[in-house]
Amino acid sequence: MNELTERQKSVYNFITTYQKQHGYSPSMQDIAGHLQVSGNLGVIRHLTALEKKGYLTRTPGNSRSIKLTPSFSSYPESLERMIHGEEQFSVFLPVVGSVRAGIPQPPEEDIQEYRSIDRDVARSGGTFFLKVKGDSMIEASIREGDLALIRPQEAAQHRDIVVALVDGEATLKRFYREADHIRLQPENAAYQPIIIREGEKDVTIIGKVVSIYRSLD
Amino acid sequence: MNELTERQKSVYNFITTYQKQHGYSPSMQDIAGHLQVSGNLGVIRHLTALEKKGYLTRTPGNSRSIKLTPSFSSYPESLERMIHGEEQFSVFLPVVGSVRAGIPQPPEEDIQEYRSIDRDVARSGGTFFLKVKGDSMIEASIREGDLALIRPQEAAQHRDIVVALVDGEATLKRFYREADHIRLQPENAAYQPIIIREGEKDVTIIGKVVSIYRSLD
DNA sequence: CGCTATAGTTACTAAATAATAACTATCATC
DNA sequence: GATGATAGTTATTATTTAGTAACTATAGCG
Repeated sequence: MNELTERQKSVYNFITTYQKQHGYSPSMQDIAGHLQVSGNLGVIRHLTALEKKGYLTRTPGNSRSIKLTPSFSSYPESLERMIHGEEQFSVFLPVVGSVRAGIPQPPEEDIQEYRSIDRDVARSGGTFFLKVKGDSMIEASIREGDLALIRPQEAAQHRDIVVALVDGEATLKRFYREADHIRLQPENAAYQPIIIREGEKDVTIIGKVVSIYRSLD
Repeated sequence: MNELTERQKSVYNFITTYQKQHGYSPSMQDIAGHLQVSGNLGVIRHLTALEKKGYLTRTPGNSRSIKLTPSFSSYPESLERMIHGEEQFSVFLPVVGSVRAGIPQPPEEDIQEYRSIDRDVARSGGTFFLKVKGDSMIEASIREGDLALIRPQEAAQHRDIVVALVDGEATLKRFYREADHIRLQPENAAYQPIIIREGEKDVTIIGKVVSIYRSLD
């Protein structure tokens, strides 16, 4: 029902681009010029369609009054644009509940909420939040309930804190590259490290922990 | 040089408010209506003045093309508006380096950087970030270098983590209200608690820690 | 084939909007 | 008292802009 036609997509994309470049919305003539159509009736109908489908709102009679609906910044399309784009202050990222192999393409149903962060934290694509479960990293001052900002990457640097998929469950571990293996070390003396030798275990590195966010009270 | 007159301030304020409410800029007539002046020449001159002083930019001939300069969101005036206002996604808060008695009015020189946060974290006024020094709260998983989001308040609830001014220095402590005194307990066995009896010590509660933000790598 | 949705054209109009001209008033400063 | 900056008025105008009317074209579908 909310699917967009190709033409509607390019209208939508042009509006986001124009808003980023100018700081305000395009007029219908601006859009018509970009679409290379003459007259603005076509544009009006596209906008009406986009409005009906919930992608934007307008104020009748007011010029340049297009307002994009923020909740329609759905993963991954619009989000990619926001992360890679010239977003001025902050971007929206999904908070995924349970991490699966599908990363970095979390299914929309898994998105529990959204958080905004400083733009420069999310330079590269696909970044997302993960809600921390368990106390495996308690000695690194990361606790249950914290939000970990994850940058998806398969490799990691020595001593990075990473998200690893162990037995189908996402856990945080510190990454150590050693002689002939990789060691994923929990920062909790009560837990055992995981040793991975070449193509041996069912363990996948999903990404690196870039920052930690905790809400008190 | 960049000081604003009273009238210019109210123009500026109206534009920010209008943008927040509508998602796009007001027309000159909108502004004139708000100022209760007839004709829009006055408005044009105010906008020209604001533009010359660097507070906004416009595109000649384009309607509703006012674009506020983001860097002019200086503490405390514009910031207060942002915090109290209907900011949709996130607000900008100063990160203060050393906390002094002047809170919640940190002098601008102390602002080291800015961070954006989720809007609903900053409902009440004056909120700011404090860069954590020392390890007095290490057992509460708060470490040196973390950013603590502080909501200024003189009172605190039992077991809140608060910022206290002890000997002119800001430190984090957990707040305990007990029989005939208040106890400020570090979450580090190596440190001693501070006991405060009625108007006895030179200790001030500055605010409550609302959230913690940590950047890795 | 007829029906519907999408997409486009030309021509037009009314309202919204930005901008200018000519003039007055107040206040601080030299 | 003159000068300049700020602030305001009424009147007018040209352009921008949103929206409408009437018509054509294509593609998918039953």
